[in-house]
Amino acid sequence: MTFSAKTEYGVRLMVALGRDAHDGPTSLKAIAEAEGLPLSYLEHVVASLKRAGLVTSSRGAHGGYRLAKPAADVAMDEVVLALEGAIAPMECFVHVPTERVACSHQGDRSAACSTRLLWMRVQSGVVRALQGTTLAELVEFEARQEPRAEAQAGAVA
Amino acid sequence: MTFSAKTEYGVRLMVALGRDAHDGPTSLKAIAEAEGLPLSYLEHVVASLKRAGLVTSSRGAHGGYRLAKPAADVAMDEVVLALEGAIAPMECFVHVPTERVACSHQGDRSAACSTRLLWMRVQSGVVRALQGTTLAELVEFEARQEPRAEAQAGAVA
DNA sequence: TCCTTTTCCGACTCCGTTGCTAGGATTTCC
DNA sequence: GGAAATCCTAGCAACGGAGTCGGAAAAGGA
Repeated sequence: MTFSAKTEYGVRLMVALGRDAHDGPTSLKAIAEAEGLPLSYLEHVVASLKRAGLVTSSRGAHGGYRLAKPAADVAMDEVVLALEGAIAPMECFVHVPTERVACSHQGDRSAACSTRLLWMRVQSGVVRALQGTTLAELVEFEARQEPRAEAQAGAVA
Repeated sequence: MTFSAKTEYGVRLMVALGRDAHDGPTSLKAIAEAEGLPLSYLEHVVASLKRAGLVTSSRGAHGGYRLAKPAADVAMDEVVLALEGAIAPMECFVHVPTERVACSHQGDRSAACSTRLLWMRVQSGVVRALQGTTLAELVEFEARQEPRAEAQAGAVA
């Protein structure tokens, strides 16, 4: 039940944008090099983020991407949703908006499969964790880690 | 980030065993037919559950499977862990026992990737949801749904 | 003693998704 | 005009997930 690499990359990308929020737009190339991620794949990732309205872009030389709103206003469930397509622990949850619970195993015999209660709880646990975390927190978290990494470089390995 | 079908099947299987707890052992064949699941695949599923000590088996004619302990004592995180192999939202969490947080992106440059905070929270959200649900609850939940399904069969579709 | 029912075990196949690359078109700045 | 960037579409290779198959071993019953 791991999230995809795409989601991981996307979150890293958003954090990078949050870090450089004051400067002009940041190019994908810069982010790819800094984070050690494949540029051509990042293009796909950032496309999802843009479609969801989380980042804005400017084309041409000196172009790049920017956060669409301040990092403190970005809840991580928006980000993960945009990247993952859906936040559902089970297939049958995918097409369910909110309360209209429909399990694909319905109609067979029972009105609801016995596992529904479990997946509902898991889903709400995940969503609550994501909603309760802002992009700003992650940016700050990273900033607090970085200095140590430079100070005791190689000491941990 | 959906759970695998194997996990879904395994949970259904456990619920079925919980339902028949008073009788003798239940054969896989019976469960497969009742739940509409492929028997040959269920064999793999139940093998994981047995390896984890969640079910016991008796071979030969009139053999089958039984819960290793009362349904009320089975927390669902044990079950999902046995089936899924690990409860980790990201690859790099897999080999981490509990507190010894190690991200595979470590050693590259930063002491911890910026996304760690997020995945930690998600993981704990999932684990808490699973730990807080017992197999007995699911059995009971199913029992409460079943009668309605028989009463108004086809009315919902 | 043999037959049936079951668990048990390993190998094998099929298929969809994931992660990634390639190539080009378009926009913008110098 | 050229360099630097976003944008768009197609394609591909590999991996894992879901499921099948065949057979061995154990246990009960006639």
